[in-house]
Amino acid sequence: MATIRDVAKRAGVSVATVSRMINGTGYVHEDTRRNIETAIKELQYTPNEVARSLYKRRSKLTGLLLPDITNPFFPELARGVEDEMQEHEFRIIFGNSDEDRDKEQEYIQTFVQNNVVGVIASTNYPDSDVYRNLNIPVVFLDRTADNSPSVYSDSREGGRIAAREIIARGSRRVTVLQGPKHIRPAQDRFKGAVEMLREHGISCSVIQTSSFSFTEAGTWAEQLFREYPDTDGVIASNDITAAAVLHEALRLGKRVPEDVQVIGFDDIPLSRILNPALTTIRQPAYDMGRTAARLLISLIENKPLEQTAIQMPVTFTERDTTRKAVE
Amino acid sequence: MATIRDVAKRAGVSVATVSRMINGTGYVHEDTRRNIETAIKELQYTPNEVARSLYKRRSKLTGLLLPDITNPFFPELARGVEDEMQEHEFRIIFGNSDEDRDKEQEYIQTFVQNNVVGVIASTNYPDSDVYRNLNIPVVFLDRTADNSPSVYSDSREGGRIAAREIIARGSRRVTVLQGPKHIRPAQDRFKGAVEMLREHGISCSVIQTSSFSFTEAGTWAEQLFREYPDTDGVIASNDITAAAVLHEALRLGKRVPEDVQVIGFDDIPLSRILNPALTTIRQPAYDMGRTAARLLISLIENKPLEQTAIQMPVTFTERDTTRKAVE
DNA sequence: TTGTACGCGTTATCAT
DNA sequence: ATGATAACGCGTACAA
Repeated sequence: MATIRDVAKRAGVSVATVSRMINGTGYVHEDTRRNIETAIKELQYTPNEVARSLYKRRSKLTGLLLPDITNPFFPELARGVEDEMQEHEFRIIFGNSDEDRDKEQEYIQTFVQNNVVGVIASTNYPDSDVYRNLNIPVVFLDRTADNSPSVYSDSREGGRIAAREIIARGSRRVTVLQGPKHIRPAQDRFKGAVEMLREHGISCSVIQTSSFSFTEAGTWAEQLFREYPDTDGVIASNDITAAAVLHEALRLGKRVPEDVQVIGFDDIPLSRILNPALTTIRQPAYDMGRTAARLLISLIENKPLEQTAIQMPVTFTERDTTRKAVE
Repeated sequence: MATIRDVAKRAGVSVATVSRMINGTGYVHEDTRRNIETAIKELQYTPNEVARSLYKRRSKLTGLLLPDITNPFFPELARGVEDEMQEHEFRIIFGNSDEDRDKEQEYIQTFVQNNVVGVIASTNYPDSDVYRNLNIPVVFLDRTADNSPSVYSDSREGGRIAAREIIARGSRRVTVLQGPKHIRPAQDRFKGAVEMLREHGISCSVIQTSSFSFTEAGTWAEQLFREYPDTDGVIASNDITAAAVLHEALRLGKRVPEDVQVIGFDDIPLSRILNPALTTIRQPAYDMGRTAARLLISLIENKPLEQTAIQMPVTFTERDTTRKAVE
């Protein structure tokens, strides 16, 4: 690896001049500029970001902490973040937290040890000291905390919409899947749905789930139809569990949406490919990622912000697991 | 951020002693050790990895380059890599290449600028100078190049298996989806399938596809049944396109697997949740990721290796889009 | 317009 | 058992 000294020597100038020319700070004669340029080319010199980072005490690195990239909702988020960051020349140190506090803390620590300039985190503990003590900007993604920069969607409203629409389409014995207890958005969806159901005087059954994993999803689905065989409408905690429910319903010979309607949450890419295609409450995951990155960059650059907690719209996305609404 | 000097001052010793104690190199008296420990606690000191990296000219950072984390095959890979790295205290700088040479090169460059100790890349250009000139270990993942460390699966054999099994199950008018031209594994699968079909004297039609995106997949599927309406067996280039084909077949009122059989490739998580569940050629994605990371770490640590190009097994995974085999 | 010299936080060498 | 100090590669006062 060629260093700035090598370039300087080869170009017959001092390192200061090379530095000035690279960073476009201060004057440098046209001739020497050319010399330096060719020296750089010949040596294939690229500045050492580590040295830069040490000196300036800030890098071009950014930390991204997600629960589990294997959950189909998160790749979209991640991609949105990455695209925006990439366009602004920031790089991403990435980690999965598994919703685990220790793992999360460990990652945050290594982020700061590496001089990252900002962090995007999808955490269940936004109020924890780990974040409060951070002296770099943090944006919570798919999560919120009061007065903290964050990008999230209105889960409660999403739950309400799901309930309203499934009722409007004729379900009367609704089962709601309650997502993992420690995951805030999941609980909000659940609350919204139950709330709306109650307002309409529709009783509902509840199945408690404890993860969003593919493998376990099948279990909840089986349990659902075993315990509540006459369910005619299911509001799932996300599209993965919805897909499992759909799968199980069909396996049991139920017709969807005639016998039982299913509504998911998220609108992950697979939802439209399912058979029948899944009706769901859409979150604009990719946009959320981009927005979070944009917000973080603004924070990093100290841009004045009118708004720092950004709520994204959820939209009822009607496909084939619900019937036509009866007016 | 507290530095090692702060700790030294507080503990009433020199930075050298603190450094020795932290790194467990050289002697340090039990009493001073305790002093230093409390100083560290009180100041919440953690070593600056950037300074370390500058001095040692090697970090604990690792580069991971994938085509597109949004393609459901890659999160599994990524997670495997991350888990293994995490357990060995390595961190990951992550980027999507979009199979784009320039983007790829740009990422590799920033990787080295950040003193990464190794790179895992899923690239279509393993023989390019970018990699040849790298003086840190590289492992190709889901791709290969002669004599280069790599973890991949036998795509050609996978293609052959798919063809053999679809024939054994009675398809006689097979359409093969040929994946993107520049993606090696896709072409190998294609070749394997066509080869086996030919060996059995089964003619086949071909649909050329140019991406693995969800949105476009539907288009190929439509084209397939429009151009070859009497197809009774489809060998897809991966599970995403297979899912699209399945979706389209059902939409057209075809029965699967009775009228048309479908075989995918990869065994992404959604495949088992589809309706009917997708028969596919499985790649052990998570394991591949882990294996690649393990290999890279061995390379980084200069461990003697008996084998550096690791081929993972593909396995025929029978589900509901194929019929029972006729013996 | 250019060069010298210091500091960023750490580790390693060499004295003591 | 401990401390002073030179390096790692870069950017920036400040001097020239």
